[in-house]
Order: sequence, then C-alpha cells, then structure tokens
Amino acid sequence: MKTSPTGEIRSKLRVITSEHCNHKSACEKCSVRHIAMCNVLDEEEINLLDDISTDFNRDTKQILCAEGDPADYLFNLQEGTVRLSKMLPDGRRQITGFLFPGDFFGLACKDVYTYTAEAITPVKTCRFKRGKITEKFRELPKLGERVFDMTTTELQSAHDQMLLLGRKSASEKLCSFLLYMAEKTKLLGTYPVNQAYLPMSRADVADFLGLTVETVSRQFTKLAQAGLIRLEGAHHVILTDPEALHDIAEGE
Amino acid sequence: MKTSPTGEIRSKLRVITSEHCNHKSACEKCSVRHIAMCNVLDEEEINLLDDISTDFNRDTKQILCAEGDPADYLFNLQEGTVRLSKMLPDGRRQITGFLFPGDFFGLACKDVYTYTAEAITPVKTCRFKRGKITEKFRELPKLGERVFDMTTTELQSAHDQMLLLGRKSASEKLCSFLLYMAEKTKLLGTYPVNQAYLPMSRADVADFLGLTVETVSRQFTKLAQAGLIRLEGAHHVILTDPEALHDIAEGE
DNA sequence: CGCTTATTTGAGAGAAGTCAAGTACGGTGG
DNA sequence: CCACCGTACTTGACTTCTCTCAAATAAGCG
Repeated sequence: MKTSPTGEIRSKLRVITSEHCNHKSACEKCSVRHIAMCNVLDEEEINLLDDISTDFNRDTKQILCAEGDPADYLFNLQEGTVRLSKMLPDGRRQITGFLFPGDFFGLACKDVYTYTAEAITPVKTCRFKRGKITEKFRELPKLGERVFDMTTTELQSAHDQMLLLGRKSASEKLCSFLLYMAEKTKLLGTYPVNQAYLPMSRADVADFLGLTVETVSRQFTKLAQAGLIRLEGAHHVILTDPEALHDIAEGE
Repeated sequence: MKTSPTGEIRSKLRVITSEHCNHKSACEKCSVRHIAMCNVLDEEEINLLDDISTDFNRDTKQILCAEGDPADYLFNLQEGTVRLSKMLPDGRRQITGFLFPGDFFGLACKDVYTYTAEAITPVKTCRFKRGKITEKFRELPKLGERVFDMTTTELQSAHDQMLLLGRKSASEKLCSFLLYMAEKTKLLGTYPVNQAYLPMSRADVADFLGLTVETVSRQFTKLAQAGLIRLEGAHHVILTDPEALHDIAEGE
C-alpha cells in the first residue's frame, strides 16, 4: 500500500462508515478525494485487501454486472453513481437502488446476480473475487461485521422503499426522493445544504419510484410551482422548503 | 440441552437452512415438530445458544416488537406466522414481510426497531439479547455466517418485492403472492402440493401487495372464475393451474 | 344462536398511465 | 462559434386501473 506525500492512506478500497460520515457537516476524512477506509481497519489490513482487489472503471451507461450472470465479484464503488435494477420479461423495470461512493454491491446473490448494475456517471470501482473476499471476512472479522452492518442497513432502506412503493402517492414519492438525494448530495461535499444533485434521468427516477416519466415530470413542475423547490436544470434541485417537503413525504 | 426418547435434539432454537429445506418434497428433518438447528451447528454449539435464549410465545394479534421500541432482542420464530409492517403517520400500512418457522427478525435495526412484528397465528419464538447474540457470532462464526446469509437472502427477496410493488398490476401481484405462499405452504408439509394456506387476512394481503382489500378480493374472484384457483374458504387456495399463474405473475 | 368481524360485490370517482406533440438540452461537426 | 441533430424533458388530452364509499353476504366466536 502506498502513502501519499500528505500521509494520506491510498487504497483502492473505499468504505464510509456511518458513524463517521452521516453527520451534518461535510466530512473532511471521507471527501471524494480521500479514497481510503475510515475507522474499521488499520493500514495493514487494508493492504491485505488491496492485494486481492482490482480496479474496475467504466463509463456512463456501461453495465458493471448483469442480472443472470455468474456472480463472481463483489464491488466497492469509489467514485460515481450506479443504478441497480430488475426487469420483467416485457421490459418493465424497477430500480432497486442507487449507489454512491463507499457502497458495496454484488453481495446479495447466490450463484448469479439478481440485478443489473449500470453506471449512470463514469465510475471507479474495485472488485474482489467473491471467494477471496469471504475468506478475508474470516481473517478480518471487523470487515465482515462492517459489511454485515451495511447489509442490514440496506435491508432497512429496502423496507422504507417498500413503504414508499406500496403506499405513497406520486407527490409523496417525489418529495421522499428529493430529501433522500439531498442527503446523498450533502455527502459529496460539493454543494450547499438543501440542494440535490440528480445524476440520473427522469426515466430512472420514475423506475425507482414506481411511476412513469410523465408523472415524475408533472410532480417536479407542481413542486416548483408551489415554491417548495427550484429547478436549476433537470439535474440540480434547490430545496427551498425542506420542512414542507418532509411533511409531504411522510404524508402529514 | 435435552435429548428426547427418540434421540431427537430438543432445542429452543430453530434454523432451517436453505440447502436443506428448499427442495421439492416435504423435509423430514425440518418438519414443524423438529425444533432444532439443521446442518450449521453441532449439539454443543446449540447448547451455548440455548443458554442465552428465552422462550417468548404470544397469541394471535399480539405484538412481538413495535416500531420505535428499543431494539433489545433478536427473535427466532419456531412456530406460527408473523407479519412485519411499517406505518405512515396517517395509518397507511405496508407489510414488508411475512415470517415463517425458522426465520429470524429484529436484526436489521440499530437502536430501535424499524418495524412492528405481530403474531397472525399463535406463535412460539425464542429471543436473545442482541448484545449476547452478537458476541456469539464471534465465538461461532458459522452461526454468524448463516445469519448473514439469511440477511442477504432477505435483501434479495426485498428487491423482488420492490419490483412487484413498483411495476406489477393487481392480478400479477396476487398471482405472485399465491405462488409465494404455495412455496411456504409446501415447507409446512401438511398440505398437498399446489395448495396455499393463507393464515393472514385479506387486509394483510392488501397491505403486503400495495393494494386495497376490495381489489384483492376482486382479483381472487377473477382468478377463481378463470379456473386458475379454487377457494376452499378464504384461507385455503388450491392452485389448479400453477403454470398459468406463473405466467401472469411474471407478466408474460 | 346472535353478534361482531371479515369478505365479497357494486357503483362511481380519481390518481396515475397512455399516447401524442412540443420544447429544451447537449453533443458533434461544419 | 453556431447550426443541426438526437435525446431528454415537459405539457396536454384522454383513458384506465385501482381506490373510495356503500351495502350485502359469509364466517368466526362467545
């Protein structure tokens, strides 16, 4: 493992611990430029992981892994945004999640991937042979626990999404989504608070929320007209009244 | 740990491994009467777990844990059926899953439960103090791995449910549900194949599928009239044409 | 057996979908 | 640098699926 002139740990692996990065202000240690693992592992342990990982970078619209392919790799996303999706035979699509730097994917699979992962911006990932990384979980229980932790967190947010998909109206769905994306944008550290950067298309938003493109677009317009948001182009939203958005999101 | 006259392992813990119990015919070793852990642990290890677990049995409609309560326990369901649900402030409810013997719950939480677990039949569970069981995961890595495995499986089925909720029509949803329940019924071993025992109410089915009671009821009627199912009372369905149900469920 | 609760059925309303057209955006090449 | 093209996004008109409200029927329980 190399150490940069500034003493920064340089590693292919990127893990953002929730304790460390989910606080209000921008997190210096976890900023996009700091490609390193926070908290859980020491340098030597990260070194061990670097040995079994390889860089895997892709451009916008490229597929990282496809539903049905042999699930050989576990991925760690370092930079960019990825969408996970599932399809019905007739082409209807559900996006089950968007991934951001620090996220893992490729784990919740047996033999084959049960979803498709695509880059919606240029992405940098590192990937591990699944056999090798599960070995490491044994050697480095802290890593295994951390990944387990992230999996249960993901399961929780999947439950939230089920509530959204099954029971929320179109406007409630969009408000929930905007608040979610504002959180994610905050972690990037490159935008003022209460702003959301939306790298994905309206079609992606629709397929994430269980709506059509047209309905999503209409809801954007409605929120803007009501003065709750301001659209700076299609991919940048200013949340002018986050409290109101929150109330709508929770159906209050 | 006690051993019964027949030499059967008697333990409070019940774990059904997928390798063992997801096959076609009824599984002798995992039948409801065999309250024991298959495969993963030996007797001594199960003994260790029994020491830190306590029986926790409840009647129909009782709450096992409530959204927002301190998440002190991890539960293992031995007998009966449990529903997990989340609510919006105005009372809209989403059931995120039904649990059957062998399932764990109470894990995917940090400090407080993020869902409510209720008995929809009389249930027998054993529960563990979360602190103590996570300790055991360290002592018995096989157990930790097994629970991790179950969590990733649950995450996968949460993704399937997101596809259902976001993209399937009412009839596709109900067909998917009937096939799912037929699978679960098969594991009970007390019904012929292609039958589904539905312990939950129509309202529960509706809240699981993101529909209303009325729509669920109408879809049942429609499937019965089309000759794809036969209703033996509201809680027992015979799947007379499983292939057709499957085609509808997948939107083909 | 009568009461309560669950389920089914019907009629009408509404939220989101579909189809279609127009506008804005982004990249490419002249 | 600007014009052009293709794609993405928005807007409009209309349809439809599911929901809502209401009532009837069936099932479960003391």
